[in-house]
Amino acid sequence: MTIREVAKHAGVSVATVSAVINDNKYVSDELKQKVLKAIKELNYRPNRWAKSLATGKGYTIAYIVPDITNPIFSRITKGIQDVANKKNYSVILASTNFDNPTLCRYVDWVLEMRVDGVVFTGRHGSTSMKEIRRLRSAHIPVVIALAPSDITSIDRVLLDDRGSSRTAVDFLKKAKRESIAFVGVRGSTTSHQRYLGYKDEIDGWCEELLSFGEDFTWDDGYAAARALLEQGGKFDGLFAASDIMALGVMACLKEHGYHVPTDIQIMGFDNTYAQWSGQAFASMSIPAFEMGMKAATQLFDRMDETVGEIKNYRLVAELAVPNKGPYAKAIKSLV
Amino acid sequence: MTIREVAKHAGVSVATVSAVINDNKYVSDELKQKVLKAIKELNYRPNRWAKSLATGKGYTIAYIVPDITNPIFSRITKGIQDVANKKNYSVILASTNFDNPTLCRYVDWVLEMRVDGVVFTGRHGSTSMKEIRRLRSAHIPVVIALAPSDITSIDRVLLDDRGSSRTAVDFLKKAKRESIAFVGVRGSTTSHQRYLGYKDEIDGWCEELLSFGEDFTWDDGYAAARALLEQGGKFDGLFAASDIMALGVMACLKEHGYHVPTDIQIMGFDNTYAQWSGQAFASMSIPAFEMGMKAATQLFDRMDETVGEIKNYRLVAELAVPNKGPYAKAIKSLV
DNA sequence: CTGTTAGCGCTTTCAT
DNA sequence: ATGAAAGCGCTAACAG
Repeated sequence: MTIREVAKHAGVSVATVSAVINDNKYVSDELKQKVLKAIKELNYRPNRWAKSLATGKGYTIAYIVPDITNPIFSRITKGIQDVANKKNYSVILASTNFDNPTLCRYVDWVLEMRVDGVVFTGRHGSTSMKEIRRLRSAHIPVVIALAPSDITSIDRVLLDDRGSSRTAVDFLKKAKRESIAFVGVRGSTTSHQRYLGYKDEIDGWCEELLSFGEDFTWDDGYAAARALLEQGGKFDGLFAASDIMALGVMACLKEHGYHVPTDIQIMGFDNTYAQWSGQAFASMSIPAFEMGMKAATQLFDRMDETVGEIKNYRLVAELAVPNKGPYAKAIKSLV
Repeated sequence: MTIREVAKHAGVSVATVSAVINDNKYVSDELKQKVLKAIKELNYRPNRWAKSLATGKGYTIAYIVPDITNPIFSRITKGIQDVANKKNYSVILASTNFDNPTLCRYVDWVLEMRVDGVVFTGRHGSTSMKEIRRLRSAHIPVVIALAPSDITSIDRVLLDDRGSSRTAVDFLKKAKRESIAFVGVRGSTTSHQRYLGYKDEIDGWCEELLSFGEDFTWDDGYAAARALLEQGGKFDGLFAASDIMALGVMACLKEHGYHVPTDIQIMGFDNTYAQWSGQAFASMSIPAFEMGMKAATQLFDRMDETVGEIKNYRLVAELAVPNKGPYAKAIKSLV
């Protein structure tokens, strides 16, 4: 079914049909109706490929993401999807598995797809930088969502990890916790920002009490908490750099006879699991969906006008206090 | 950068360049080298749109999914992505939010995109049916992943909910639970299958003890458990139709002074949250990633040959016993 | 206002 | 073994 057949069927020219479809030229009502009728009757749908080839626009953006399975990333994806589809754009997904060679392959592929723009989320580091540059040197607009943040010449939508962490620790302070520990991940930029927020906030309140794992995992949280306990640290509050670590921390503390949150109150970060953890701790909710929307919106702006100043949005995470289950009351009464 | 420029640069014809790129015609080594060199030098990438227009193939499949944010669905997505990309296909996402009008709009859109095939996950019901048919009447191969299962004329990759549920209940029986309750969702096909498995398995072991909620939510799990308690049901084992409900159940039981898993042992289904729930209950792990791979593989088979018998794969969920945290030992020692 | 027509970049016969 | 040329379906001058 081509535009030519529609034209013939309607007894008009292809140009007229095209004009009706795209609504970008004046067409008399009479002809317009004829065309519309023909389109209905023939069940005609314009061919995107031909259109793209002719216009040079693909109506497609890509989201390069480390792992679609991660709840935060999948929410970002959803945000991107929503705004893209509203503009009649498709979004294609490229899930890199945090693997650099895979990332490179995907960038090649995205380049070949001739997408109109890409939203990028990835590891900090030289490979990410390089690949982003490769995209841009092909004149493809890029906006970074969430990370990496160490590249300043590109539009970004970031999370204010440091500020958000202050909110988290402040919550613990308001709950009258006198000694607050921090559990994070060694060598992670994100964890470091969250540590800085912790440090900012406990300044003048209590001593630093730190423990680090190698990764954002349950096991590492568990181990970090045990290390804290074994080195005889005294604390009645603890801020973990992620919910999953907080879960490990909590398990360890309980195992050692502490009651959470009465004896030791925990604060997570992510709010991916806090709400389902038996409601034993509060967390910071990352506005991932909003970040996706913002990133896509900015990408479309950039696609419209290549020039213009670099935009940097920095969203804050929101305090998420459990409101269900047996522990909710306990936590709330502590505040 | 077009194929013509490459041809000129290499001093050959466009046909030769095309042949080299697609490796589908004999080209002398000498010319081949020249062409390859020209491609490198000009940093040439073939244009997908033109290629698609000329060949009639888009090298794209779509995944129509209710909610990319759901862990099960995002894993299916990943499975699909993996196999599609291995074949050099892109996958575009259409997230319907379980909303029928949205679904219709996306089907229109997918039709217009002229994708080569679609994997479909959705609600049971007439709208899903209708939209799937619409896709097929446009000669687009479709394979259903996970649901709906009430349409038999299409390739499907399903979960054996009933059989898997038997495994779940069997686990409880092996743990010497004498009276096992079931918590499910009223009106859900999936929940009903899981109930059937429960029923199969407790037959001759104990009485049916049932409680239903309106949806797969924490609150409904909580409420269902309370109903069970209030109606004076005695049980030392409980099978919930989903992990999220199991979490609600657990909160309720604990609140009422029961110890989980000692007093009452819970079994979930999904394994999305069981592992992070303080490890208090076991669950059935849905092979979502595998389902995605299988669905995509089947889709490609179907794309290759339109005819052939309808395939129906039915995967089983695997028992997932927590192996971390304080409760793990407790559960395991009970088995 | 409407129609004709020349591309968009690639594939693919069909000659040579 | 290689090349010329005719489309694929659409858009956008341009002509009428």
